[in-house]
Amino acid sequence: MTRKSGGASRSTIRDVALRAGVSASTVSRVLGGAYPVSSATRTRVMRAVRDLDYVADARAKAVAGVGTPTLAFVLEDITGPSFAHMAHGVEREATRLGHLCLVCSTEGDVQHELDFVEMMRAQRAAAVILVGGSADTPEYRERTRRMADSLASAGSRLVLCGRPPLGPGAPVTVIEYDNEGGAYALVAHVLAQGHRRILFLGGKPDHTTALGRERGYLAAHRARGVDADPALLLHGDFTRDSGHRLMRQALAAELEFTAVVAATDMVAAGALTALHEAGLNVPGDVSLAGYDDIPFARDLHPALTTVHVPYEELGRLAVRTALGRTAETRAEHLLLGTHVVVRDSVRAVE
Amino acid sequence: MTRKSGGASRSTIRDVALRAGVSASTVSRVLGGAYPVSSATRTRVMRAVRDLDYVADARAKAVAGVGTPTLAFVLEDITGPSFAHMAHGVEREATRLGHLCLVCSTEGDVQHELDFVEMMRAQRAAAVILVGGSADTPEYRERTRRMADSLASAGSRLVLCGRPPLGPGAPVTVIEYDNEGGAYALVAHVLAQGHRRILFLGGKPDHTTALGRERGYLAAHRARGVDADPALLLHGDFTRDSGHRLMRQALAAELEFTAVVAATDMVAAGALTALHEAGLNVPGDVSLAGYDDIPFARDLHPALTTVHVPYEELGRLAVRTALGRTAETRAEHLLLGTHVVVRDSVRAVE
DNA sequence: AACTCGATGGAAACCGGTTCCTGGTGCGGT
DNA sequence: ACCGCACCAGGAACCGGTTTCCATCGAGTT
Repeated sequence: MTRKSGGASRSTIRDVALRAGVSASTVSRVLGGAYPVSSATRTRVMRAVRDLDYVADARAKAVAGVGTPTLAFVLEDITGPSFAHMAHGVEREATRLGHLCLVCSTEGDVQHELDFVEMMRAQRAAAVILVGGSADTPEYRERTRRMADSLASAGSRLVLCGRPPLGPGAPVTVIEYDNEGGAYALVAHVLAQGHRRILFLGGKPDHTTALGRERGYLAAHRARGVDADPALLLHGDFTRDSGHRLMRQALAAELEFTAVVAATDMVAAGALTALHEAGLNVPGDVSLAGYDDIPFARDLHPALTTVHVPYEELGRLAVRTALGRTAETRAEHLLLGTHVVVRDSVRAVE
Repeated sequence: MTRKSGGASRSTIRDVALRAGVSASTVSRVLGGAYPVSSATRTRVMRAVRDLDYVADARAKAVAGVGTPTLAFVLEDITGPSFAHMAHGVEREATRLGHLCLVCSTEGDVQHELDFVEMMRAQRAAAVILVGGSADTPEYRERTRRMADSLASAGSRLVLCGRPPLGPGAPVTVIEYDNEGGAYALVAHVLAQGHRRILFLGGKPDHTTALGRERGYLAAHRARGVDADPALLLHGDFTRDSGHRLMRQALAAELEFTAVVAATDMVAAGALTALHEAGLNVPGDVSLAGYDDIPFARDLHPALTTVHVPYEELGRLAVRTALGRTAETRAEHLLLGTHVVVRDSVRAVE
């Protein structure tokens, strides 16, 4: 039963001061906490604050040097399940620590990414977290390195989350998960089931995540003394549609294989549908495995054998280490482990 | 080949002015654009800016009344596919319009939501978008109404995206999709295939999204002159696990039905797995339909018949209308249409 | 009754920008 | 040679807060 004049006039600290009959400094002190203010004054001020429904302008506080710095994360597309889980981890941990989160989808556009990082520098963000793999080209390193320096000089920190590390000395924190190790374990599992010709549905040829998984695939073959036929290594991207298309092509080309390992669960999902469409039974006719362990993997039919990646934990860790470090701290590189989740989509060859 | 003293000392406009041998106002003008500055001065300033790698503090600009207001969206869990798509739409449209996006997951915690909205008020956000259904209780209306007033008085706007509208007169924009209409069309389709006993795997009993879909289910029955058996209406939540559990319970209770309609695709996915586990064939033994048309629906086996909801468009629209309106504009209520996507999981009863 | 001291609260400077107001300079016109 | 007018740049006020510094007041002490 007061206020709300209808006009959109956010009230300032001076309005509150006026109404309470004190100075702005006093209002600030009452709200700020640690300063002796008589209880009578405090009451009057608090009443004025309530009456006016006053909230201090966070931006003004930020300029004055108090207030919580925000934190930003940049990803390709929040719609991808693994990205979403990282984002969730980042967001949860950040708010737990009392930070606000800015988010940006780049849609894979490098310029967009650059622009966004520049904006974050302007926002004086505490840290910028880049999530998701990328092509590991010299150009990438150069560009990212520049971002890192630029952010560091502005007092904030760059974190690469599941992204290729830069050379030594760059002011970045890198949190990765073990793509090669996971793929190695998964392919070793498939090989142990007696499969010898395993189709690999990979990602973009220079994408580090894809590359790591491909390396694991090859390493597992070598370790078992099995020759990996290069013709069985296909490249696409990490979408469901890519898996679908690649699988159809492989079928049309009459490639010989008894098992399929997809670079991601999404790719596996598309491949599975293509196999079904071709009248093939999984795992009866051909075995299939994915990577990422997205929640849906359980509901594919058959339930997908895959590699679990602690995406959410990855995000949390990124935030924690980013905020724990200052610009002076040395670069850091953390590698999280993964493990194979055995379900029903891989069967021993008879 | 300059700068980067190593120290984390973001440079101010005065540093630039000093280095360029001009006043701060001049620097501001050079950067600001529309003001006559001699080209010699401009060059000197630009050079200083480059040397120092200077970026104006966005927060300071915001305080001064220039700069881009940010925009916030609040959801339960970014991990849910439909939420993720709305978020994506919001983010895309916002950045297209040059706004930054703050994000917050509430995990369904009301207090968390309240706190976040308060922070947004402090940030002087241009708009706060609440996405995702909710229980439509008097307490909800009261609380949300208060948020709306509070934001409006601070000059920003509340947008409800897929959330129950408040009473008339509240300063909110509501963008919804037609749950009842979609469910009506879907269930009508299933009934048209000859099914007469359709199990409904619903959500929380007071959740508006769930409720709307349930109403559509009932309305379709009425329209066809079919009695809907109340025993076939089950309640859970919108998770995959809920669908799995509910389906097992229905099977264990030996409920009679020839088709299942799930309140969301996630629920349908869980239900499908439960059906498979019970040795039932879909759609041979029992038909199944979902709701939301998440990308994965195509990769379930059989491909899921479902209702397409334009989630991304919903998010975009939310942003557009939120930013188009000022606090004085009257409340607004938009309702987006949906359509049934027929795939393979529903078959005519023989 | 004068004196000291702690408790309060106001004025002013500052944070990092923008913008209004004002004034110096160089140029062309007569 | 003088006048006036653009043109350009500096000073100062402002945005909405915080914080330092200082003045005042009342109480307790001798």
